[in-house]
Amino acid sequence: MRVTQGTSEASAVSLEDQAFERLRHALMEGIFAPGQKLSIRRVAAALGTSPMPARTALRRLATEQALDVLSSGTAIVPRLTRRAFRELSAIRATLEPMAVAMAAGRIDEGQFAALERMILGGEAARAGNDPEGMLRADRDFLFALYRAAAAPMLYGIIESLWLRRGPMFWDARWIILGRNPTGNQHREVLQALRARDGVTAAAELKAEIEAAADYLLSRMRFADDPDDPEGIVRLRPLSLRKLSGKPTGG
Amino acid sequence: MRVTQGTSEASAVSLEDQAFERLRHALMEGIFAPGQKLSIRRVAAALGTSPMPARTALRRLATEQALDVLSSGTAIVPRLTRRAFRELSAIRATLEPMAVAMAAGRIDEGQFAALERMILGGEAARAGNDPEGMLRADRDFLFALYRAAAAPMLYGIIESLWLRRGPMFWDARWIILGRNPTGNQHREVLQALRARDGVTAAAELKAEIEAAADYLLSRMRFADDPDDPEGIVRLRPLSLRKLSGKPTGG
DNA sequence: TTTGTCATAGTGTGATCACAAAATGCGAGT
DNA sequence: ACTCGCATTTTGTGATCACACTATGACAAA
Repeated sequence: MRVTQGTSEASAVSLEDQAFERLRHALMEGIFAPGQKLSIRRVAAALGTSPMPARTALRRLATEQALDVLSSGTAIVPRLTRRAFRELSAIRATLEPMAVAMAAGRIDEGQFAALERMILGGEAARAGNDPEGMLRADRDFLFALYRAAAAPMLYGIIESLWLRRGPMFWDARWIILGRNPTGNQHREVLQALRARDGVTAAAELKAEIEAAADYLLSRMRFADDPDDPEGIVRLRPLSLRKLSGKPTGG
Repeated sequence: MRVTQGTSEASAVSLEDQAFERLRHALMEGIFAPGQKLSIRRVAAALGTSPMPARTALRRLATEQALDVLSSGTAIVPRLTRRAFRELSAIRATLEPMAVAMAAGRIDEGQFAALERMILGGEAARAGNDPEGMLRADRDFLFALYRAAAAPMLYGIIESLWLRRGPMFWDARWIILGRNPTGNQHREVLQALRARDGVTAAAELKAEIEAAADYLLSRMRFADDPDDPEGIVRLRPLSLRKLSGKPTGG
């Protein structure tokens, strides 16, 4: 959890804001694990500040649901239950297509070119077995669209959704990479946006989000999943008989 | 802005959390005016605490978009532009029906009775020219529904939407009271929920929110509305002729 | 009347401290 | 191995302080 010191242009931005952004980035990039406790003093030490900026930044993150707070007051990286993940995905499937529809007709040719490059970057990362690069490219693509919507409240809400699920989603990056077919509909979204067809773009994204949620629900473990009692039973007993040259299986 | 000291059961809750809740309540109940600056020291003095709890509470509120922050760092109660109000209303029209649909089938008979009483309370407040009572009853009704949805993330997002528009909405309470017909569809929503028809309940609420937004857009002033140059021209000149016993009009 | 300058007051921020509560580790007993 | 008690460490919270920056008001000049 060693995070680097800010850059020189940061001198005009408060330490608190810098800490806030640094922590948001850390949440999105899997630097924190779900369930990890973030103590004010330890975060401050890692950031190289006094506890104050870290303290406020952590509280701010809790307010936007990026972090949870234990009864002791300690901030903790969320571990999502199945139910919470379903809820979060349903909200995403509702709001992100809305943002895409709002972006339709607001994207210029330069932005289209940049978006195309992001798609190519994501595809290259997939082909190169680079799950981190894939997640980043996909995220950059979508957030470029949401920025284009010019709807600051909506953008802020979407950000908080992504922050809350950031750590566990990062943990699932190999699962996502291993999905075949990919389920990625960014090209379809972009094509519809080029045609100024916000309705189709929104529908394509909604379908993508919902299918991806279903896929992850079928592949991941969640915070309240019961220990699988059959898991151990599925370990078949070792065969104690002498090997007779025939494979015994198991 | 004198706000009262907490109650005895508050001793187990941090001052910061108490300050946070107190300020949220103040935003919803029109205690702050749009555009009002909230200085840490003045809020702390009013709450009777040191600046620390007030400071963190204000920062938290800014994080959830309930307050804005000036470049100086001072927190300010939002004044919404027309565009921002439209955006906020569109998000509400999308998310609140979603919560109502989720609540369908989760409301027991005791809750229905309480919801009915809230509707009656709102109607009585309207009939008694009590705009504050009306707003409270309507709010209580809707938030009871959203709580019944048992979707904590969605509930938190809806809360932040309501907080952001709280002050200016409060300022519009007489405009809302004066609306005739009221446009209030809570009875229809409740009826659909009784019939376990979440789709209809959601549609009724969506229609209500959208119509209410249109109504307010047509009646209220917003932060970036241009000064109406025709307003002064519409003041007709006084008549300088001697009064001749006939009303001159104007 | 308007504009510019300057002094003062107000403000947010980061640092630090003290204290109470919570967490942790260790040893003893069952 | 597990549980309990105790001492120690860690932790969050509120209070306070100092400093740099911002906002405001008063006064003089045009």
